[in-house]
Amino acid sequence: MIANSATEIDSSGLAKSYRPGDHESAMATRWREAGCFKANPHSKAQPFTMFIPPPNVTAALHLGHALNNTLQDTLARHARMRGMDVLWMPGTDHAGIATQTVVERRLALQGKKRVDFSRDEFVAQVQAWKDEYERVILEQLVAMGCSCDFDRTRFTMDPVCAAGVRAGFFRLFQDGLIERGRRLVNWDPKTKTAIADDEVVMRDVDGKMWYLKYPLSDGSGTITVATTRPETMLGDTAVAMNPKDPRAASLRGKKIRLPIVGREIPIVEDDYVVMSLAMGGDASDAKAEVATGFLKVTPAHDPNDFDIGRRHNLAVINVLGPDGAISDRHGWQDVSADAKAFVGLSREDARKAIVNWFKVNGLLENERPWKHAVGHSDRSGVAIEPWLSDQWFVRVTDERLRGAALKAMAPDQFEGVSPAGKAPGDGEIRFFPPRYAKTFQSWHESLRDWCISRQLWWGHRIPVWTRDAKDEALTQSTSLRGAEMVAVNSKWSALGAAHRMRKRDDGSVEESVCLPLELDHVAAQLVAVGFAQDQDVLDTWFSSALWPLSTLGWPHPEKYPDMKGMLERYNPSSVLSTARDIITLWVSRMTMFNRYFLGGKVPFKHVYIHPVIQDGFGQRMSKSLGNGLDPRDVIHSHGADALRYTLLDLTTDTQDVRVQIDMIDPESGETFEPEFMRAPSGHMVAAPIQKSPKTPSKTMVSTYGAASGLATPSAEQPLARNTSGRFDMGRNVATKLWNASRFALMNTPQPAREVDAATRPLLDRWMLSRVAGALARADRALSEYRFSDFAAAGYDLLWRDFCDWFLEAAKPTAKNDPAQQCVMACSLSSIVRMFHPAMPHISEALWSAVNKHAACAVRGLDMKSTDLLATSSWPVAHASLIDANAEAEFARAQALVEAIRNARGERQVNPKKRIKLLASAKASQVVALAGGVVETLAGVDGVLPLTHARSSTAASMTFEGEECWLDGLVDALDIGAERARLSKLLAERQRAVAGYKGKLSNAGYMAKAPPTVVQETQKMLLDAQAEVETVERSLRELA
RNA sequence: GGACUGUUGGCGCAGUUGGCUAGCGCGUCUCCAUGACACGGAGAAGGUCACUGGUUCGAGCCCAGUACAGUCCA
Repeated sequence: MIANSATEIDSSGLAKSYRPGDHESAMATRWREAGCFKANPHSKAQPFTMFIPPPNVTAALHLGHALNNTLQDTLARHARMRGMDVLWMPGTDHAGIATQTVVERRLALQGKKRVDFSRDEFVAQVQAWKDEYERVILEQLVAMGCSCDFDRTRFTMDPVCAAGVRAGFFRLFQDGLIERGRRLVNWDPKTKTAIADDEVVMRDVDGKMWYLKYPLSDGSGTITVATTRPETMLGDTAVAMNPKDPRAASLRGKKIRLPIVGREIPIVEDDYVVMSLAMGGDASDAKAEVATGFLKVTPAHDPNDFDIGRRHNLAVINVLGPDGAISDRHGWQDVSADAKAFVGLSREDARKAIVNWFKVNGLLENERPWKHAVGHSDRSGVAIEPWLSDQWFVRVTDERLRGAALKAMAPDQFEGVSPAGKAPGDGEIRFFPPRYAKTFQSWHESLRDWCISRQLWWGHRIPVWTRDAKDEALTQSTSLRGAEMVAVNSKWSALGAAHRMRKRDDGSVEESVCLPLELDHVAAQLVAVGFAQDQDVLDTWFSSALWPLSTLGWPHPEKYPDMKGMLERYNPSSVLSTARDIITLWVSRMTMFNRYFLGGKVPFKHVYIHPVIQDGFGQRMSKSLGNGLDPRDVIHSHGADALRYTLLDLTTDTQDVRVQIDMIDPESGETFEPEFMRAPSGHMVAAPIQKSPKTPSKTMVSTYGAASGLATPSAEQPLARNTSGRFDMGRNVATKLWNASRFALMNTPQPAREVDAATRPLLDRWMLSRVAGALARADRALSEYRFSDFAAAGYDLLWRDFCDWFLEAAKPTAKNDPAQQCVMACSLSSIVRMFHPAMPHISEALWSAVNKHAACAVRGLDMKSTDLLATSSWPVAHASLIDANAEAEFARAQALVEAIRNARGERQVNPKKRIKLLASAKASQVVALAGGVVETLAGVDGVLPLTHARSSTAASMTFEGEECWLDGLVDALDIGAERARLSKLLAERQRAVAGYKGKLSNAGYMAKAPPTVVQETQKMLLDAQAEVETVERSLRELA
């Protein structure tokens, strides 16, 4: 035989070993060709729906995606096998700012900027990037075995989703839940766009606290303000102090002459101001220690000051431009001659210049180091600027949105009195693990209005056309009082558009017309009369928030041929699986929108929050640390199923997942543990240059080296890829499953058609009971989203029960016992089915061989077969199959086998050596019950009564307190070793006896412990006492 | 600053209403190329369950406090 040993097919019908690469894409092709992941809206089966959290098209999927998609696919495949109509909706997210940023960065490498292109040209560039990564992402999903309904793949900016976004925006606009307003937003001066609260990351910064002296207008002295941002003083419009401050009375009504600017500003009293320690401030507040009790108030450049300004009707003077530099063109009118010098300076230069001015003029009282948290843009990394600008907001604080989200929570997960009523959808969302309900609740309780406009080019353009109002009558309208938008009856509203007006800060009036998609043709008419479409695009989360609606064709699914009835059938979905930090960004907003647009319907019943993947040091994986793992690399080195199984196994309820990073030597292909070092940021990273473990003269660049720019990969010094030994575990399980299947198939040439477990010997009854038990465990684990336990249920059944005990014990008997072959074939079929949700490729690759026994059946174990495992049934075991008696008896046999093996192992006896067992009464009983199993597994070729003559080299052992002997174990007994062993055992058993006696002589224990527990202890005592006697006798005989 | 989570053999983790000898994987040591599998089989060693106090007949588990670590939110 010349065939390749790995691919050679043996009597099992399977190749000798499983190589993932030989099967994975073939299985994916079979599934695709069979169309078995397609949802069927016309099916009578119960639907099971998940919407994939659409990955950003910025980059390929990372290990966190691999984890989440593995979990979802496991749920999907399990549900499908249980006969449900599964819709797993796939798709990708355009990820506005993130994608625009990566494309701009790439253009920058070519020395180009966004503004070098027209808007359309630039969007085309981003579109090309999106096309590339969307393809990569979808390929990755397929490679991982994800059973998404790929024919329905959506993209948040495709026409179907865009129609949903238009409809959602229009409806909210019309209902007054979207409005335009001049407010403080988080401004990113680098990308020059507003960003959402959750795109701001707080970082501790070593800054300074400056103490500036402000003179009183009446010349009666100065007061001192403490600030970390002196440059904003140009926009100060008040100084605030706490009304409880003892100095308040004497300063009340006085004014300040603002240095440099010369502006006269009031002293106001506000509870917000932290009092200095000297004036009775709260010592537990760290701020009190640095506070002076006087706060400069800059409403245009600080959110807290903005609120103070509102409370005291202060002017709002904006002294910064969109680039963060000092500017007199964005609302600052009273620019003094002195102040002119600062205009045009960057915020950093302005800070130095202002501090210097105060120093030179003797008004700088002090400066001291001060560490504080500063918001930074998640994308560009620069410090954000609270900046006053016209933006669009969703009024999520409205009861119709926020209130609806809170009411959606399951009442028992709500902290306090649940607001849920009897309305549709109320109380229907449940979190797993339950602690995340709290995150959801507290987010909504401290919600602020959501800024949805972004000054970007990549995204959904805001469908609003505006102009300065021209109609005198309207601009004089008394209803235009505050900044609120007021509905207008006009030719536009008569057409079905939403027409609004509002008064700007400067008193001019702005007209806005929002067009639904159906009225797009009206846009030209609007433009003709001076309207222009808003330049901004929507926050990417706006379209994400509509994902469960837009992917199903909302608001007009009937317009799309394959979507009729989808919305009613698949929304609410069954479960949303997502990451912790997405609860606020996405889960909340989907809940609000879905309920608002669909009459209270929730978008999902369950929310499962999966763990975060960290590296071996407990650090989050990130590109810049180079501590990430590319799922494609793991699939290449270990296989997709190994990746999936390992991730499932790691997914427990409480812990985040640690995956230590190893590296692959590009030279030898070998995996090794790299040298780590501490980066300037304090993180542990792989040193930029690594030595090849085989040939230390050869070096390579680590991913950290490349990411940090500390090393550049070259031909001589190539980039080394990351992997992790963690995934060996999954690979080993795959191999075991393959080999167990091969062996079982080789041993089932002629299985009986039908078997009743009750007629079978202990071994078979036990095995079937274990199958039934494992199924129950697996089903329960998945229903509670305990994925690790699900993985363990399969592992224990396959490896521990089926391989270690059943197959080993059945080796001598199976080939001549058709009934046992039936038990073996059906157990195998159950196991392969059970592994399918975790390891779809290998299980499917095994299926055609395993399923050749489809006609065999064990009564009480229901399984239906199709040509594909993916569409075959999940096994259902009747309660009758669980045989507690068989499990108890078999456990005794296992204990006896283990005792004998222990005796052999301790004496290093060759496994081939057959021995005789001189069995006690209990041991004989167990041997008889087990029907040959003990002999097979313990290497015993003769069981004799205890009274039978034994040789002088026989060794003693105890079983259930009784003495047994093993004869033929060794040629010569090592008396010393034997005595040491027995003495140790004796001491240990005597301790146990003492322990049990102590318990039983405790009056409290006897009176209060449940009788079964007491009985158990009594039995333990008797056994231990018997064993003590046995061991003592053995010791005596040894002498 | 707030919230959440964790601290169990060298490493990574289980431990479901408090009750037999605290489990699993990796690693370590011994034996084994036995026709499923060395990505394997058999056996062994290794744990004062972070610390302090409390509740209880009984605590890894419940309560209070302390220390350390991580995550999320301000």
